[in-house]
Amino acid sequence: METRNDADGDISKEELILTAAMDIFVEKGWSGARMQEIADRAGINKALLHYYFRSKENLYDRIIESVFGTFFSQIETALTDAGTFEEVLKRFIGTIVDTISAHPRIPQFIVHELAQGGKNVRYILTSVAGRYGLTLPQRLVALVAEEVRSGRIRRVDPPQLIITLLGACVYYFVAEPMVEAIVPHVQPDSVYDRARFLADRKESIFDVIYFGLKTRE
Amino acid sequence: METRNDADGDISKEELILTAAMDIFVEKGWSGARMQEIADRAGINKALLHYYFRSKENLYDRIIESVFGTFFSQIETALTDAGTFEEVLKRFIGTIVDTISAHPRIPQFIVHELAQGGKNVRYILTSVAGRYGLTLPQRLVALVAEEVRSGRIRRVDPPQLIITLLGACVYYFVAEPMVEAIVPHVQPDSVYDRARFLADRKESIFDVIYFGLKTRE
DNA sequence: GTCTATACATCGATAGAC
DNA sequence: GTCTATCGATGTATAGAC
Repeated sequence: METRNDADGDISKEELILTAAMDIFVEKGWSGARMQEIADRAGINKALLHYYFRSKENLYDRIIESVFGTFFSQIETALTDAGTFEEVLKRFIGTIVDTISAHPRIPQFIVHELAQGGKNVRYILTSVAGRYGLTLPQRLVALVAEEVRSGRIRRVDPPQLIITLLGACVYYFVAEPMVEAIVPHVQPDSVYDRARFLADRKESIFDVIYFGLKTRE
Repeated sequence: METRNDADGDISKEELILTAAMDIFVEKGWSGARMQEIADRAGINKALLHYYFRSKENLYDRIIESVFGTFFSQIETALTDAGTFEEVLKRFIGTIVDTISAHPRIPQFIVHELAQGGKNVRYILTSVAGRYGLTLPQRLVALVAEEVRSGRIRRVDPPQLIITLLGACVYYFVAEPMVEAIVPHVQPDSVYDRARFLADRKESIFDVIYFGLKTRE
């Protein structure tokens, strides 16, 4: 079977390897990942793995690039700052929650790999983040600042607000395995329950951040 | 030099190893940690390391127990639910932010190790969490529920609120290396700046959660 | 391109002298 | 208790047949 990168029915072996490698690397990290396991999952053997990508390091770099890319671009493209501030806020929460909940292990993976200073990880991230990434948080900070200035929302520190907001959206999904371990949970298994929980989560975040806890007098 | 576990001037070699091992394990995780590196940092050699703790697994278990223990107990003991709701909320935010900022890698470490299903990690965690741990979040949920019932705060879903609150407190410190990598930051290097930032962070979290964004009409 | 067999490196662990 | 030297297992990478 020959390599086919062009778009047609079945997937090329390269694609197969890449998805397998992505799963393993994201789950186990650089040092925990085993070439054998990647080969197994891709349904080939180690030798062929090295035939396609010369080394583990090589393969890893491709994965890093891809993971960072899809992750940030997914968030970036789903977001616009059109509409009222309430709408933008709701859309932002929705996008972040959905993206993270679809790839709950990615943030943790990124942080872990960065902590190890892993060679070019840092370089790749900055490069990728430059392509998509960091324009949006900056736009959001500006947007919040504008809302504060016009008096449509209370006087808050925009960067601090964005941090709080991101934390509220991201944290739960990252910490899920921990919560799950401590309180062997009524994990929402059915698709319906999961969707319900996500909807509740989004609504609750917006509600608290926008209206706060204090009763209006 | 003999082993001295009793409390006096210099630290026993066992202590030395344990702190070295803690640093390495927390930074690199189980599979990334190298016995050689631990020995180096402790200022001894591999053989002696194996003399004190028979195997890597053995040493790791000790570390897990210790890390989980100090982490949870530190939070638990610093927290009481005395005073008004506002006071409890402020104290909670303060304790979480301080503890996490003092050990920013611990949450990430716990989550990472759990994700790998690492043998007895899950077991140790539940055991430790039982000793200190999970009583507080439960008490907090109950407290919030009571405040809602009495109408002193708005009608919010207590568990969802606690998740949001925790995320707002924890997330930033976990994600710091990522933020740092993307925006080579004006990292607050001086102790003063750091303290200032922590104070701002706490105040901002309380402010947003308690009062929200919407202007009072 | 795909396989089996094997070389080569790393790392955890032990033997044995002091 | 502490060291040097070395074993054995595991994991990455390559050689070579098909």
